[in-house]
Amino acid sequence: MDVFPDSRRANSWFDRMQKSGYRLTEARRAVVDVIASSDRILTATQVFDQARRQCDSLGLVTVYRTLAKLEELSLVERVHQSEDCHAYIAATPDHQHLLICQQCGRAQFFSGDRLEPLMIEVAQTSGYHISDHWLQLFGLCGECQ
Amino acid sequence: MDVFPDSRRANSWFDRMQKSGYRLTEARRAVVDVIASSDRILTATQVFDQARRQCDSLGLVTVYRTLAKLEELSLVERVHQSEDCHAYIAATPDHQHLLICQQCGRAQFFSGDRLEPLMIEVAQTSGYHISDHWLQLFGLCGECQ
DNA sequence: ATAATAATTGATATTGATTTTCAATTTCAA
DNA sequence: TTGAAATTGAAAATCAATATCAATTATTAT
Repeated sequence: MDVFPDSRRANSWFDRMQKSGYRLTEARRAVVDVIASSDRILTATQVFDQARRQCDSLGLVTVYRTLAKLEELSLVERVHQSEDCHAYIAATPDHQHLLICQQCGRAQFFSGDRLEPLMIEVAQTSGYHISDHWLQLFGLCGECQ
Repeated sequence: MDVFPDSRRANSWFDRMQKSGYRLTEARRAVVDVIASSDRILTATQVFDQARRQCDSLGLVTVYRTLAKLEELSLVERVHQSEDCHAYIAATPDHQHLLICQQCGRAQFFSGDRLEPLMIEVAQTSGYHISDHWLQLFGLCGECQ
């Protein structure tokens, strides 16, 4: 896994946002800091609670708005689970898959699925044109076992 | 794919529900008929609209309640997509994976993923205990291309 | 630095999906 | 056929997410 010092990631996100024409505000700084440095999936409300410690005027609305912008820039991605659907996590540059701890939400990406042959086979037998796929693994992380 | 005459599937679901102590009502019959015979994923509202043709006193609440019971009996399963998260489809007895048309929602199950080796590898390198996995393919069905 | 302007903010109201409550109705077993 | 218990749908409540809007703030040009 890519080891990326937290503050460096937050700063690089800030650069990206600035280059995209977004202004750099206290509220956004707080939201970005929280998600950029978290190794767990977080709901909007969880981001709000944590970011509020850094910016106590922060509103939940701004969390949603900032998350939407970060998602648009492919810096964070939405994470789905059986229930509790809309959580977020810092994205990887390449398209990788998630391994999620069902207890604490700690998540990490992995790659190396060998799905191409299966996808070709399924495309042939089904007649579908396949354009996307989802793979996620669930379980318990080392600390939660 | 398993070819299962629609009304037979609906009837077998009804048997299952009865054996589980649920009463057989007009409203449930309508909801069950709709999902049991659909080859597309359906939201609660879509089920409601279609089932209402068969039972015009039907309330949306009963749709939710019946879906919850069918899910509890593993007869239907919840389907997740990028947006529009909670749709439903008739489940397969064994744990298979879904191929979904992003245009019309037509879906079919497939099996034969060779994920075991990957899961073992990821478990080893991550230290997670992996207990579950999700695999879904998205694209366009023959009719929607 | 300062002022102008355009983006951003948070409070509030609104939406839409789902759940809860509850009195009336319906199923099923006796 | 009858009565108890489950089920129903309407209405109210909840919850996450979005839209509105006047006040604030970051940036640009001066």
